[in-house]
Amino acid sequence: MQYADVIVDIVHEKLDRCFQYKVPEGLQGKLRAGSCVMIPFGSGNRLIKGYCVGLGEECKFDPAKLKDIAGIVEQDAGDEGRSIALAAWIKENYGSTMIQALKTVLPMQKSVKKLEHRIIERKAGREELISMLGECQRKHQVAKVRLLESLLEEESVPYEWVTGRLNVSAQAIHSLEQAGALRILSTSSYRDPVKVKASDEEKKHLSDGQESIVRTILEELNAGESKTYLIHGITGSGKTEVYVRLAEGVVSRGRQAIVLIPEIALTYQTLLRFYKCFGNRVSVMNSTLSPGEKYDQFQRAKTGEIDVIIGPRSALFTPFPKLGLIIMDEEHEASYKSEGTPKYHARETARELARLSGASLVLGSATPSVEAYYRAKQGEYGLFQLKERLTGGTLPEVEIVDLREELRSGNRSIFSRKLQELLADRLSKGQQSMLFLNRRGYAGFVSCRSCGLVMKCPHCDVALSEHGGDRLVCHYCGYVAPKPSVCPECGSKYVLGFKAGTEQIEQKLKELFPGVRTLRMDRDTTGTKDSYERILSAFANQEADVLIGTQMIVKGHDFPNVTLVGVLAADLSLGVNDYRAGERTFQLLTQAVGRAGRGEKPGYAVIQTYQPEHYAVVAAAAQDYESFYQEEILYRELGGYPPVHHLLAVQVFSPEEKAGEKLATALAERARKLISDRKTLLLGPSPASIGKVNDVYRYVLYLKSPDYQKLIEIKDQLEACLTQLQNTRENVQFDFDPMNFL
DNA sequence: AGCACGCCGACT
DNA sequence: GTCGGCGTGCTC
Repeated sequence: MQYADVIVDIVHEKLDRCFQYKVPEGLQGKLRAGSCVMIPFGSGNRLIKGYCVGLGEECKFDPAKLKDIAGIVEQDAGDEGRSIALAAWIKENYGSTMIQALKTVLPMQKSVKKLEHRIIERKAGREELISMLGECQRKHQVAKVRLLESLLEEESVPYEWVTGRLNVSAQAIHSLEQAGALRILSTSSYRDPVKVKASDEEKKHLSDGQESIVRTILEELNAGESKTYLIHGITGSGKTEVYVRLAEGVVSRGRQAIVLIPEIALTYQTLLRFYKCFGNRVSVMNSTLSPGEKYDQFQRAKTGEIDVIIGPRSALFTPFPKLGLIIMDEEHEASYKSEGTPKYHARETARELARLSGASLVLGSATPSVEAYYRAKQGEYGLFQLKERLTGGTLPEVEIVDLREELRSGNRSIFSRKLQELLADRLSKGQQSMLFLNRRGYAGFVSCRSCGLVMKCPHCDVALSEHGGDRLVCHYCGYVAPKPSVCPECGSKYVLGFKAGTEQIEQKLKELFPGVRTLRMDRDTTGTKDSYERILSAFANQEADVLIGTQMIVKGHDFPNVTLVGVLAADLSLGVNDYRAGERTFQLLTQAVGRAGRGEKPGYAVIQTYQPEHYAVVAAAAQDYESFYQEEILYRELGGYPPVHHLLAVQVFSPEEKAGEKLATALAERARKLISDRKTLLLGPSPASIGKVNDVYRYVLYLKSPDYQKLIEIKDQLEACLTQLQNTRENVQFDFDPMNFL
């Protein structure tokens, strides 16, 4: 006997789990994970739609209560079928359950309730209602009374408010509807988050380079090819215009386009360009959109009301009927990899979606990811280069300052002499500067100078960082403790923080230049989304001379009056134990340097570093991607890292140290037996580099292989092994080509 | 979400 | 006693 796990296509949290059904003889072999089925459900055995998420031989439920699957719903290549296929692909390639994959791909699941904003409207006249109310009071029908009373006060009330606040059950509403007192309306009025009218502004003239990219891609798409392209274009080379034209070309042929942008970095200019071209046929999804609004957007896409959607990672799952183009701007951004489960990468997933839809995928970046560039070099992706800066402005002059040298000549300040000199100059001229602190992988930890004890979080295996001078905060779990005045270990008074945060820089800067106006931007000063915008616009309005910040200040936003960029401690991100360290450093430095000289005035950038000879630093200073790539790919080849080889991280989480270790070891044993070739390697298991977060112990093992398929096979085997072990308290996650080393 | 079941007040 | 609304809980 074969059994199937089915999730029910009903929108309610309570039903958001699997139900097991018997697979009747006639359907055996035809049913697969991802199939859409009709099933008898509930006590009336009413037939409803569901999705099969898995098949098995064992029966996990009282066999007497199991029902048969009524039938398979054939939905040949319909848009829902495509989403299901995509979910199945995600499940297979990233290691998650089918249910998690489906939830990712069909995002309307949870928000459906809010989407179909139902309201209850008064149907009968006032007098009629009052007489009904009297009758209900007489019959002591309290629920109906509550509803009728509120209907007398208001012409219409929201459905949820009635069932929620008024606590009136669905039947009560229904019987009143039958009696003719009210009617239920589903308002599907779409809320448009941004309102801009389409204007027929004259089209910008394309450069030869832009023109040929647009032409080539559209021609190949029309020829029926589903290809991937990488546009390597320096900042200001007009990539956005290319995107707009491509989308235009696709839409004019009756198909739709998805434009993916990194989580925060949607500049208003970019948005405006699309609005000017598509008017209300374009829709924008951002993280501030409510689930209801998000659903609205998907509905509009489904019914053909819009042609283009712009949004972060999740916009990829917009259910367009005839998708023709997927654009992925700033393709190298880490936010395209999902941190939750499944840990899918939007680039690869977009590739699969494009394949399923016969659409083109266009990746764009000023600093392409090594993965994408490698594929382009291999001939898998079409590669285009845009090397001209169309927007004017010149590339900044860059100087690398060797901090070791500074130290030798007696300068112990965090600002090199060159930087101090230039800062003074800019201040005197009334021009603005930006100071960028590369703090990735660096903890502003607090320790005892006498015995060396580091203050650690009691729940996580990380050092606490100092906040506001008197508190210690854990950045992983949010634990807060007062900063001890004496060392808990040896009683010494010298408990001090190694601070090199933005606060510290601001303070030193003010010592050096009294009266300097500064703005600070890091995770602490941008608690709300609002404050992020506020700080940037304050700086744009010249309310400060110097903007000090971390990663976040290097993205987007042009400040024409900025003529100096200082990068403090450029190599801090090189020290971390992660094969992507060089790539990240190069990208950050390139972006930071590119912030200077965006206006008329020429820009200057100073990169302070302890490793002035490092290729990532040198190449970034020269704004030379190609030479960076040559060095980097060599390193990846030697180390056997992605994109040359692939990595599978198997992460074990357990509330108990011993149990976690045991499971990790068992999985490693299993994996070792599965490795048949010489090229596949097993590393670990070992405790994760942050061995404990929130009192949950973490173990990790890595599998390395040039063959992605091989890793998928191992993952499948380990998954099977896990279901056998029936471990309850441990949690295992798979992460392919992880962005962060645990 | 929809449907049955069981509780409890009201009416014959 | 029985009728019927109303809340609770289950649905493979």
